[in-house]
Amino acid sequence: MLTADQQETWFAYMRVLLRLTYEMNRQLQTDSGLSLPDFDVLNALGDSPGERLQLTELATRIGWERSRLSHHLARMSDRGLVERAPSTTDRRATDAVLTPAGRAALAAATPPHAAFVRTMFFDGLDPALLAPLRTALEQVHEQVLTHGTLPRPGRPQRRLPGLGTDG
Amino acid sequence: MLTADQQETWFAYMRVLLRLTYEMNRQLQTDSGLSLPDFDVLNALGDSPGERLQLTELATRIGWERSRLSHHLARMSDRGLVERAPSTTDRRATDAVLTPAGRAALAAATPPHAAFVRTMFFDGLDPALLAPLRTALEQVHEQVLTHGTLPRPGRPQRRLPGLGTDG
DNA sequence: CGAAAGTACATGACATGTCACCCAATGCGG
DNA sequence: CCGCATTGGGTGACATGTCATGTACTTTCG
Repeated sequence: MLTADQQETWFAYMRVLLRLTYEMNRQLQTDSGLSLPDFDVLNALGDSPGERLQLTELATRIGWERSRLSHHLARMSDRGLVERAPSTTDRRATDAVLTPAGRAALAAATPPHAAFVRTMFFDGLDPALLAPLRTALEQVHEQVLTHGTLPRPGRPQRRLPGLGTDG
Repeated sequence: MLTADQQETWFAYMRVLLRLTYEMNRQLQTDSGLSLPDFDVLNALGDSPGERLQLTELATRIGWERSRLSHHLARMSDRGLVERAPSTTDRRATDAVLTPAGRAALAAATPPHAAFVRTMFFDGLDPALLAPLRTALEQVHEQVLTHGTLPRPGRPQRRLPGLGTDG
């Protein structure tokens, strides 16, 4: 099903994934008192206009089930990192919003995390491989978006018949 | 801390990681009734001589805490996928061993999973990028092994003073 | 041999994630 | 406006993961 080269590449990906995820968790927990999931949420919000996102959009972006997000936001909200606010556009919907404390936690966590990423990821990487790596990852990302079960983030995905370029 | 190029590459990695992990979970669960953690364990055992590994070695290989592995093996053992057997070399130690049912589950799960990997990962990837991608991942893996907190898998790590090439 | 320190796992309490199911708002048909 | 399918979230029971701690075995050193 896979060529030998593909298999080796896949195994390399899995090895990196398993180890690096473990180490990231540890680094964030130790340096900043945040779990990796916490950080994923804070980052997604911090990168968004107004530091707020509707729950479904946020969940899609970070690849979570909505119920998981719901539970997790409840816990983060207890810790004062985020707030829930009713959406202004859809009265069913809820937005997650960064609180000042959340913004501060994100700002404090980012530098040590960036240092970690440099040490663990980029310092061992031949600079000539940076561009191909990035392109490869972007191609894979596009592939996952196209063939995956989650909706594509960032646009409403209205499914208007006859519209769009995907047909 | 990171160059713009590094940042984009890192974000691409995280996006792929989040989405792909989600989709892998789904695929395995749906097609084979296994969770991704189940599959990680089965794979590691299947790749090992005698389809058995000492717990600490197994945990290190897949980037888990030992207690997590202990709990998880208890559950997998209840389902008949693995067995615990006392190690032959160290009476403190326990080996995890694949049962026939575990071997069968692994064998059954592998083809659909390989198909999934091809579809989600390799089919969208420019073949010219395969080799650089693999090399890049291997370099990162090496980096994580060198600078991470987990011991390097595959050798006992005896820490004999004056031995070894690590300086 | 025997005490002390280190290593390999197990376990129980608790944190987190998943699944099935709930209700409220929307939107579309009459 | 009403009825009903759809969508956005929340919730409780249960599966899974983490942390602190306990017990058994091994090693070291006298």
